[in-house]
Amino acid sequence: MNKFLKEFKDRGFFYQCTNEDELSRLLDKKNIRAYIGFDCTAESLHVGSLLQIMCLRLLQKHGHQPIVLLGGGTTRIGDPSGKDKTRQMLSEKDIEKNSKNIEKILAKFLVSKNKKTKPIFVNNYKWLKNLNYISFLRDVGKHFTINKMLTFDSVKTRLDREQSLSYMEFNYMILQAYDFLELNKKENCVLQVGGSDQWGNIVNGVDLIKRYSDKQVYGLTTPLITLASGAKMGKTADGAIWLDKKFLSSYDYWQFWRNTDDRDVIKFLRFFTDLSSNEIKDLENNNINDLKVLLANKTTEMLHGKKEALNSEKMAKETFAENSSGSNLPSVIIRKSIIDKKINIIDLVIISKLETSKSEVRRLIRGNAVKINNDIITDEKLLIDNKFFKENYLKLSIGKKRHLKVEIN
RNA sequence: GGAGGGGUUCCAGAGCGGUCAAAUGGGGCGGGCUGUAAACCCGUUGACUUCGGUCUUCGAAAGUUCGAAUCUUUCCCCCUCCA
Repeated sequence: MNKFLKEFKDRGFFYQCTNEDELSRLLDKKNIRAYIGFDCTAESLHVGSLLQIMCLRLLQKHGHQPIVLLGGGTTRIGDPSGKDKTRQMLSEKDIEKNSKNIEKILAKFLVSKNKKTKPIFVNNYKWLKNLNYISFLRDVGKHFTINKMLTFDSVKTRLDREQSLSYMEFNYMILQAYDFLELNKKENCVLQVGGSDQWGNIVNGVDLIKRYSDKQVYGLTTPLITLASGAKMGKTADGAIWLDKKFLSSYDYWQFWRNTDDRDVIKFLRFFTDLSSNEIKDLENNNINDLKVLLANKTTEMLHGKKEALNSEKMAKETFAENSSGSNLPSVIIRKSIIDKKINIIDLVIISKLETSKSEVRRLIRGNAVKINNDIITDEKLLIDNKFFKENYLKLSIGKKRHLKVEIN
């Protein structure tokens, strides 16, 4: 088997392939260009897209050139796959903004030094916006039969549940197939990779290219990652795990990985780090908590850089292991005059933005959850003054995981 | 077009004139155990509070009543079945 495919499988990336043997032979023969499409629905990507990104990296590692397709055009339509309702329409401006930001994030993960494997960024709005309806129908539309389109899961589930599916959305799969055709023609792209939910769309592209230009191209999908707990990857109650500092700090990103379920750790090391399968095998019997730290360091380093990763680790050590004041903690600055006048503990928590409801703070105090400089606060009426500040700051904690440095200015 | 069912707190889902800030489950949060895990146990889960209470919530508006999530009217929105 081809080296790339082998590693793809070893790491657990493999779910389905349109023609594995042929693809393997092709990959042995030469370096290819492959693409993955990214939706521009949100301003940032979250860890749900990370497996896809790792696929791009893996392609690079094996000398292939990844094409990153930003769905600036298709996002204007909305993919019905896996959704039971029409998505809200985004404004053109937002989509533009989103695609630019997403490109920035992806660039962080990919190596651009090597000319032969450096990523090619394209936005399908470029070719979709100027499509001529009549000629599109004649050239591309004729290759799609409604009979077949109706059998696709994305369409079928909507119809089965008698949920409306607009004509606009119905066209999504044709547009995605057309993207592949376009990339094949212009960039000589012969492989599309995607999540298993994209299988239908990918196969459509492969078929279209076969019919349209009688060329053989391939599709490859990755499995849907489910956590040991049964939850979907990347969605926590606090919100998505974003791959953008603006939405999630590097420390919180590090914490997300540090808090991985025991049962998922080895799997995630294979998925989301560059450690080789052999290295990971050797690590399997290590202390599980050390492995979680390793996972957190590797993943954070990949996205935010080594310095941020080490900082996060240090900060975590200080807050969890040593229970010290944690001078590296995220901080909030409050005015000196407020402290001079003394401030109620509840108000302090509110202006520090750790909580928004005073009732909630009261409850937390009653539940022994609020600490100042590691001392549990039991008095709701406690007034905070200069005495609590050593070296201009105090450590305010709620529960075990939320800590903040409150500084006077 | 005809017949019917429904919109309740983060979600699911009870309540059908006062004892309802609203059962129960899930989720969240906090505490305990531990390993910043899982499982388990306990508490909590509208806002404000001088901890006595006060105020705002049950699709929207108006009304009946001493009193409405619960009854009436109008409106909006969903769903199921038949044609």
